[in-house]
Amino acid sequence: MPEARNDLLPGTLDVLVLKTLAGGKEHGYGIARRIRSTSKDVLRVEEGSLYPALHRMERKGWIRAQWGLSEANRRAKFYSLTRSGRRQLDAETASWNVFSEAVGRVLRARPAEG
Amino acid sequence: MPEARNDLLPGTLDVLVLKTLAGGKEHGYGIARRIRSTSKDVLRVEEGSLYPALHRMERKGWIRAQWGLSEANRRAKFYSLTRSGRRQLDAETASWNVFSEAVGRVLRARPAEG
DNA sequence: ACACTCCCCTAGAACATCTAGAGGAGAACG
DNA sequence: CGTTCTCCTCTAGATGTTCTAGGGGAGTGT
Repeated sequence: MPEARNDLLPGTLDVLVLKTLAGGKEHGYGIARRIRSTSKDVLRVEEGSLYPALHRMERKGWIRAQWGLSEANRRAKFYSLTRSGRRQLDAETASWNVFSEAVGRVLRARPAEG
Repeated sequence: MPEARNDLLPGTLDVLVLKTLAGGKEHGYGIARRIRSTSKDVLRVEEGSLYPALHRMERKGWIRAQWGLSEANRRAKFYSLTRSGRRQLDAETASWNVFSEAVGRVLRARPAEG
């Protein structure tokens, strides 16, 4: 059984988290679950990547944390987007579009000798 | 004047180089120039990233090097794709497509509360 | 009691990229 | 001829993100 690649392209985690939080506040575990399901199991966020990323983004002021109780009745830290985080989401989404289109352009280019 | 972002997403350089070499042998300097022009100036490969990457890929057997003379009559190291590199290009192109579509799916998803 | 899921966290390794240099050699220009 | 420019290669070290590989606590179900 070939194991699926489960690496994330470095540099894409932040925008994925921000976008997920644009749908409302959510805790880390739930963010990972949402990204995985929305991407149809392609994007798997490791906890060892996610939690440090959340702390980084909180330090940068893009998200805000608040302890609460999850649906499963567990202690959980709910993150929500700040105004600054919303702007960051817009900027990073635009960057992603420009970047991915550029890569696509290169990869689709007809290989021309000479 | 806002400087354009000129970072490359880590993990995309290899496939861009491989694809460029699929068009025929080329030296490092020329590879960088081609990627930049094909991507319409969006993708800028720094020399400090490119040359180590070329050496990595050569060690992995994806590309082969050969000294020669450039069109500008300069000593240049021409790289060409090996059979293994061709396979790598196909695999990485497929991975890129899967990955970028997954990211796109997340970013385009309608933010749904709750 | 036990296993299982949910939920948070960190240290250190691994890795690719960038910054910031160095250097050589042909070409163009005065 | 001397100077500057472009072409072309290269490396060391810093930076930053991700992964691996753990630890731990607490509710739920058996």
